[in-house]
Amino acid sequence: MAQKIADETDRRILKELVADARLTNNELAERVGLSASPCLRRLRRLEETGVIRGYTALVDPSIDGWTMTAIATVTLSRQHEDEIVMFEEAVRGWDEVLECHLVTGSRDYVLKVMSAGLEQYERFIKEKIARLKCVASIETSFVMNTIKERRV
Amino acid sequence: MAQKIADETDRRILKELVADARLTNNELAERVGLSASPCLRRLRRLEETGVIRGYTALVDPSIDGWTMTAIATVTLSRQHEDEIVMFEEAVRGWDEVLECHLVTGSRDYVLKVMSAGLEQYERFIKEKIARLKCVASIETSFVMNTIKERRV
DNA sequence: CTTGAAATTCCCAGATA
DNA sequence: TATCTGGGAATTTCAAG
Repeated sequence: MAQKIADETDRRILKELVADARLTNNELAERVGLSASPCLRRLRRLEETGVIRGYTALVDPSIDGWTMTAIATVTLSRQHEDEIVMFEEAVRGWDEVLECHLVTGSRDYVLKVMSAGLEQYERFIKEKIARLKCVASIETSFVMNTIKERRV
Repeated sequence: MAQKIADETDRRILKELVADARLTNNELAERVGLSASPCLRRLRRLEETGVIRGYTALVDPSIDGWTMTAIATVTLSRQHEDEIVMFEEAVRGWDEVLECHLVTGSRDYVLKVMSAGLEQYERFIKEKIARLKCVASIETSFVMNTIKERRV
């Protein structure tokens, strides 16, 4: 594997860019205590080695009317290879699903789902998730309030 | 409330910036079919009205050695106002906690937690979460695989 | 450090209500 | 006409060899 270890300066670069990805290189250099060109060289290296995977804008989801968030846990009826593949493929294609993790414990998957409201959520469950034969049970918790939501 | 409704052009701006937040304004303008100055004006308006909440770099978490992800659900012993406030304040201050949501159902909070391994996770539970008097029970599922993880 | 590119501001033109 | 949105030019700042 390529060398990915970041020194203290790299870490400061990462910290600044996590806080504001649209910083100019000059501004970034000043904040981390470098001049512009070594700062840019470090930044490119962080991008090329995959330490920085990309940059994204954080958009208020409510402007699309997606105001309701839910956490759904799913168990599959049997854990055959092909059923798992089918479930995961389906999940990747659904816009409502923000996150999906395979987990240890009594349930198989934890999903974070966004929708426009209760009715749309119900439709998502009935017409998408429950329609998959491999799904044995679904349990939903609705998010009343988000206390924290961080990037890495 | 200020006008937040985004028209088709605004939506294209958002889409491009979600895909790559470090696009230059000129590049952005070209992609959405505007010239630079109205594009920048729209961008600033989206920022000022809170449609765009910020920009962030996506950093590979493994460079910090934070390779293990867990979903923890927590119930509080009693739901008194001050206990809730105390719990939420504590959670906000812990670096291990990436997300924390107050949810409906049998459990009170769902947390996404990152740590360097089992030992560090155990320490997090014992020395931080379980030390809060208001916490009645904790249940952990470890993430074996992440099928999907999207931005809004 | 220099050269070319980008951001940002200001002003004007056309559409719309 | 008053308002909203796009375009272009000039100035300052930035990127990159």
